Amino acid sequence: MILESIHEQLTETLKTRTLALFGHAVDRVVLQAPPKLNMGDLATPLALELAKALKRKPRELAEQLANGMTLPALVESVSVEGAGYLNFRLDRGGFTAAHYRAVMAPPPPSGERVIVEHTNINPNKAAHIGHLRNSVLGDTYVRCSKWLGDRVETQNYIDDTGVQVADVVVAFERLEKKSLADVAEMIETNQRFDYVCWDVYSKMAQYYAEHPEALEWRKETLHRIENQEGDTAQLAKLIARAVVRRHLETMQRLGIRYDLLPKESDIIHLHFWDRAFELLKEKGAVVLEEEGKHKGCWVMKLDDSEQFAGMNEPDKILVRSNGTVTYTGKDIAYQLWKLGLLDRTFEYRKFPFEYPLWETTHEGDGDPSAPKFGGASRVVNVIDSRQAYLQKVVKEGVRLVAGEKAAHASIHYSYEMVALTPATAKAFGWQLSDEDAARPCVEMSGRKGFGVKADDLMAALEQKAADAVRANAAEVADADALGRQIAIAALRYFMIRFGRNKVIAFDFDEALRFEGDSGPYLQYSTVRVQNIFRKMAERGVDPRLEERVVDDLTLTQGLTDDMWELVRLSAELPAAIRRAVDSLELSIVTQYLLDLAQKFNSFYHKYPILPEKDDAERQRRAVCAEVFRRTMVGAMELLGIPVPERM
RNA sequence: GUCCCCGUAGCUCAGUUGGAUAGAGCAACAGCCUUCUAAGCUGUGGGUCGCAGGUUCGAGUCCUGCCGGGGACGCCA
Repeated sequence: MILESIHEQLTETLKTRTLALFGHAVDRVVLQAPPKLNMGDLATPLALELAKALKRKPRELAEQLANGMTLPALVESVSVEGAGYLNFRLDRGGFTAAHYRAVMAPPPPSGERVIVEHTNINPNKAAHIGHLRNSVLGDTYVRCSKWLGDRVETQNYIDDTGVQVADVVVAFERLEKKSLADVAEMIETNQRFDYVCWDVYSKMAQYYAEHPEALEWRKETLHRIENQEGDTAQLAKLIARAVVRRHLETMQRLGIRYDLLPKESDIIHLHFWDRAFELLKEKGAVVLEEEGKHKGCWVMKLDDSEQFAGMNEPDKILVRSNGTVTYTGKDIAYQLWKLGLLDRTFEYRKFPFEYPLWETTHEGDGDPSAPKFGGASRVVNVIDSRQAYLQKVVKEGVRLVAGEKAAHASIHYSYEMVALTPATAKAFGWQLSDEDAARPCVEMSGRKGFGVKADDLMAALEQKAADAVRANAAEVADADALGRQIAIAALRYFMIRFGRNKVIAFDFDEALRFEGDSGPYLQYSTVRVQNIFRKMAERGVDPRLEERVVDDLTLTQGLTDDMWELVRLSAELPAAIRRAVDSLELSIVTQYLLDLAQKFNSFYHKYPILPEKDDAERQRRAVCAEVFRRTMVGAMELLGIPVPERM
């Protein structure tokens, strides 16, 4: 926070000075760390920008700005360098002491209510690694947003009425010849019911391909589910709930949790769409097509909207000619509810699980003590980029009903998919066509049963990590428990280290790497720094870290460039988190932490603390190490990565 | 056909809403464990930033056009 405050003060000073000296108003001042440490700690190219507008030499302007400028506290000096940069140097000792007292102190509450929706896996099969990218991005975003002071509600939308669930029902009833009781029994006894569904689902897809007439089964089944008829409807419910439970368990392994499971069946039965439909009609956002190929459909006209220009089919059907609503229509209704713009809501009941969790209900069994969900001022939907078009339509629907502000609050957190390299696909024993084998990567497909399951990847990571633990440190009591912690680090880090617009070509060996640019590297660095203080305590060496004592330090004289860089970088973390959340680019945080950990490890080798005899020097080093430790402990929490005792 | 994303070192990726000499990891090579844990550290080599124009004090970053790769555009969800 201390660095942000300096930024603000410098920006303000420079703005007023520019106005006073040159009669020129600037709306933004760029402040960055210069490329080299000897150039100072903060720099602005302000004079270079002004040179153009004022038609004067940049260095001359810089000199004028610098001369007699009042500097904020902890800013030691200003100088003109290079082509006309203004470079500021901080009071290293004073800054370090001030930062030390407030490392990772979170900002005050923002007052903003945020809904983040992520995961959203169809409850008809096991989660695969593509779903993991979604969940990890969503969960990390939630953690960062909360840290920034937002009140965040995490939702995992369950599509329990769609074709995909119906297909598994058809498969169990028609292909597997299983009764409701048989499936219930299976769920009871099989630890991996989602794996069973994975196979059954792809078997069904194959069967449809070979016997198109079987699609009639799907139609009947969907109908019966919708009308809540007999065992079929019961079976759908049973399967969906069992698979959801499995997904929750998989995500829980990674420390990913939810507050609410909104179900599509409840949105339907509570007639959210009917209300949204009225609103859309009131605003003239939908029209009934009287002729043409969309005759009888209610359509959202998008052809005169700029962002949909040139589309093959810019109009979006929301209500089919048979009167049923499309997915997009339901999504608009749901989105309006999230924004508190639909005068209709759910009831909630507890979803029995390992932590407090709620689900929606329409059966009149709502729990009056349930929290108030919905009504957010910002709604972030984590959905892969393949649905960008549909999300744009939803946003447009919100705009037409509720205006620009509501549309602006509807954020599609778009990210690219996870695909498999042909090598990985082959390693898993899948046959690829010649065409696919020549591609850089191959898309996964639940329908084909083609993909790496999340739990399988986790198991492989845990296994490898546990082996490494046993090889490295024989004295560790529970290598498996430690392996699980390391696996979480490896996986979560892997899922956010890439820019969100980059397709991840999943490579097993790369994901299993624990060195360098990886989660375990961050863990190891943190464990390392904790070790220092543990060892010092064991041997009775005083690190002299009490704030009262640190205040009195002669930090200024003794802080080397290496130490100072570590401290300064640590102070930049809050800004990095802010930038990551604002831009939905969480890789900024991993990138930053890698840099920080590298600086620390270098420091670690260069400046031993425990054996240092000089009290003042030992204290300086310990303060730097402690700054790093506090930074990492806070940051690892934001990434959802546990910090083990030892590694 | 239209739109979106990607193209930076051998490979995988960063590059802070235009700023100073383009950086990491992996791989390769050469070193460092009697020391707070070597899942680590130090050093070396490695680049026409896809191509061609343009905008300006300044372009990997912005604009236009091409080339290559991926995705989307359904009365599916």
